[in-house]
Amino acid sequence: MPDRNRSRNGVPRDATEARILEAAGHVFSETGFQAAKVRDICARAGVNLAAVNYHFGDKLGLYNEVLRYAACAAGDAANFNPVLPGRTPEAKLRAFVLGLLQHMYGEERPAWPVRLMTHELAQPTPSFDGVVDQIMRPRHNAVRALVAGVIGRPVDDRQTRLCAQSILGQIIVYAHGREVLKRLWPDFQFTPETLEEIASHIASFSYAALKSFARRNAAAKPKQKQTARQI
Amino acid sequence: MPDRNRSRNGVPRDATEARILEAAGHVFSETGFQAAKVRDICARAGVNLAAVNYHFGDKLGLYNEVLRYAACAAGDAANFNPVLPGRTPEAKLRAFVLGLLQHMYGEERPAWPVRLMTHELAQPTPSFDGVVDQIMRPRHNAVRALVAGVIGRPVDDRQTRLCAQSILGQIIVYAHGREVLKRLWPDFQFTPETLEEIASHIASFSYAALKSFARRNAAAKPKQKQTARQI
DNA sequence: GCTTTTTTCAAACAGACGTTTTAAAATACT
DNA sequence: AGTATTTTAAAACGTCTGTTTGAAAAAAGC
Repeated sequence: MPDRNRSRNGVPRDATEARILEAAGHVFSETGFQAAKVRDICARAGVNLAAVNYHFGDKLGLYNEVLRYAACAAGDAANFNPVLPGRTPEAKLRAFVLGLLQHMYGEERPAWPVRLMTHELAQPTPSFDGVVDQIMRPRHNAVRALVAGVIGRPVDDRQTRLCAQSILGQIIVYAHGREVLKRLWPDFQFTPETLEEIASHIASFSYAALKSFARRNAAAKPKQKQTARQI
Repeated sequence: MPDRNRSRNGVPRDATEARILEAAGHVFSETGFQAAKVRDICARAGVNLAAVNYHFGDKLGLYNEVLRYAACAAGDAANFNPVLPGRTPEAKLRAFVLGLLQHMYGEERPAWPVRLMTHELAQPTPSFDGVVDQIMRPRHNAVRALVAGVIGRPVDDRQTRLCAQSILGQIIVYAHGREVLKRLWPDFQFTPETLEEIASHIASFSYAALKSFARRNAAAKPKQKQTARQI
């Protein structure tokens, strides 16, 4: 029996565990946790059926490890830099959007973590809370901070949150609406150039909207700075 | 054996089928097709285990009927009016967004069809093509037509499509990102007033962006109409 | 080199699940 | 009312699936 006291945090301890994690990522992302079959995972990994229970305890233990593995692959909070490059707010916004798109659809990036998240959204497992805290919350906060700066509202203001929702929605529609996109826009393909194009579009689309909100807010509630705008 | 030649199109033929469809909608939407158990459906419907196979052939036959049932409940292409009320484009946009939000989160509307779609997005069944054609394509076309009119581009132009993606993404994030929203914005709740608020936000956010694009397009490629805009 | 520990393997187990069967009950038809 | 048809009911069947078992193989420790 392997040492289960030592936490893995998604990092495989030997070649066998690495092959199982990799295979499990694919299989879980195709069918979700419940419908995934341990036999399929083992066959894909080229290991014995009992290997999953031996190394990970049970199917759920393996799944949790896969989630952490995916979190590392997708870039966790540790290596996520909320200080975005770019001078102007629009450039920062574009850098943020492009970073997220490349995380999800970058060329050398495996495609299965995104599909795994789609399943989690449809039917969250108890591990989903950790995923949200580790992966999504820092990004969400970064967007809100950026939005708040542009429209001149607090980060937890209602308008700020709605704008953050709008920006993030434009991004995740390419992930979670992928199957719809394939059918309604068959010619569309994910290439590095396409990602740049989408990022530019979302950034300029959103920044124009934010600026419009900023003007409206300034006109509705003029403070010292805004009343002095004629100088 | 019931008459299977006569198509149901999602409409139950008697009380038993109605109860099964209703129960199946809930169960399928909770766990997805594969993980859903026929025994759970029958228990919830209060019918015998064999009733599913008797009335719907097998589990997949029931699922297809549930999808059609959900399509009717969510409003199919027949009763969807692409001619949106409202005089200005922004008012039309708001009406469209609000209609979609109310379809998904209206008070007397059952919540399970949306969850069912989330599972289909994660793992499409063969029936998904029909759902896209019947439910999503007309809406997508309506948005593109509206966008095209505002930004002055053809309906199948690339910028038009990207803008349509942006608008639809803002809407579906409230459906498919619901589990994330619950965790990142716990105070948020779906009420009729909230739906109105979101619709107004998305409409003004998007319309500001579209107008910005329209101005840029007009400046980059001035035609007769645009050059005569000073009159 | 031998023992001890860890890992792999084939086989089987036990429960769950979709489906079928067979018969009883209910309904429709004449 | 009596027959034919449709619907419901209980039980069982066969398969699938997560997990366990016990022994063999491999690796580690001394």
